[in-house]
Amino acid sequence: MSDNPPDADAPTASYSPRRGASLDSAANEAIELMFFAYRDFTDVADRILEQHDLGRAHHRALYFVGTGQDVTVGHLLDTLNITKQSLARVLRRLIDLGLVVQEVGAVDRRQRLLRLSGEGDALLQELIEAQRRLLREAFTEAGTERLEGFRRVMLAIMNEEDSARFNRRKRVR
Amino acid sequence: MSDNPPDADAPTASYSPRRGASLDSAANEAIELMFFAYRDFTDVADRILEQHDLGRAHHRALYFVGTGQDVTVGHLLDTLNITKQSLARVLRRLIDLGLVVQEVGAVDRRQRLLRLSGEGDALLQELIEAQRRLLREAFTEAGTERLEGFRRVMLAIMNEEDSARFNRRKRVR
DNA sequence: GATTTATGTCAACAGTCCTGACATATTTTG
DNA sequence: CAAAATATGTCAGGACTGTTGACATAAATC
Repeated sequence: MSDNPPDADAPTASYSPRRGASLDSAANEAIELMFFAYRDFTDVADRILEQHDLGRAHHRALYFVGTGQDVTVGHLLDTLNITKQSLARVLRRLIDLGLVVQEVGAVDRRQRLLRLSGEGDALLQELIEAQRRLLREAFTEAGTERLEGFRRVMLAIMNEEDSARFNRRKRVR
Repeated sequence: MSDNPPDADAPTASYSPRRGASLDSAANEAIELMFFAYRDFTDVADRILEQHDLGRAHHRALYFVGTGQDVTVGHLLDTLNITKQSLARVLRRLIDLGLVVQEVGAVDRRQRLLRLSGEGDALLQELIEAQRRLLREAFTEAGTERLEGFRRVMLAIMNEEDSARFNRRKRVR
């Protein structure tokens, strides 16, 4: 892939004049890529959240409750890396709004299993679709053959714990 | 993705069983890639910032002051997409700490040109190096031939205004 | 029965972002 | 030149999200 003309405007070339010599400049550029891409990625969701008077924290909780199975409070705390109090506030709001429902755990009755209500799922789907649309269009614009590069680099950026969790998630669910 | 061996090694294959059919599942996965990669990317800087009792907002301001030329307050407001008040608080702190210096604009004396002090630059370099190191290692781990894929997808995720600003930045500076 | 675990909650504080209003200095315009 | 526009600074006050530490309850486990 590196020695073939990738396409029209010889992109890879700028990153490999002498192997490794330009890794730093690529990394410098990537610092800004991360900043701007993430900002615009979250913006599409923020616009929807605004209409419901919710914030990013609600989005994250909604997301992990909605895409997981038998999600408990402890599970969420681990995934989100925040404190009990931070989560409690957010969760309370979602429960009061009727977007998230709690059930006593069947096996361990201390646990509170969390799931989305119909309404909660509808909102989550709206949020997911907005970001999915952005990404889908980006993949098409960039060329789907570049998708694997994107994916692998992103996985490598994550720390082991996260990429492990990530792979576990993919396998199990 | 559902009919193929999930990962093993066949990378691109899993994303194009039938062109476009799996774009959605790739995008679904990418939503989580963005979340975890960005979180860990910012974490390496956060650890350094903590030691100086500074936050992400200070990091962003420091970064764009340090990497730009003749950066004005207005310029920063545009780049960061925040309000004057939010920036003012952050900038005040950086100035009081002696990390950022203000000068009256030579051409337009209403402007305050911002630049880093030696100390400010030292801190910025420390922050940049931490993130650059993470990215450099990620590129190596993922294989540098995948770098271009990552780059192109990230650029495509940004809105036009940002990728334009981005390209402008690259050309000019 | 004592200890540990999962969860909930209260108080209090910090950082960051926002809106809106108002002030000052300087440049541009009619 | 006087009026309007621009760049910046600042004040009041509100919102969200994150933190720490303490304490309480119910259920599971030793």
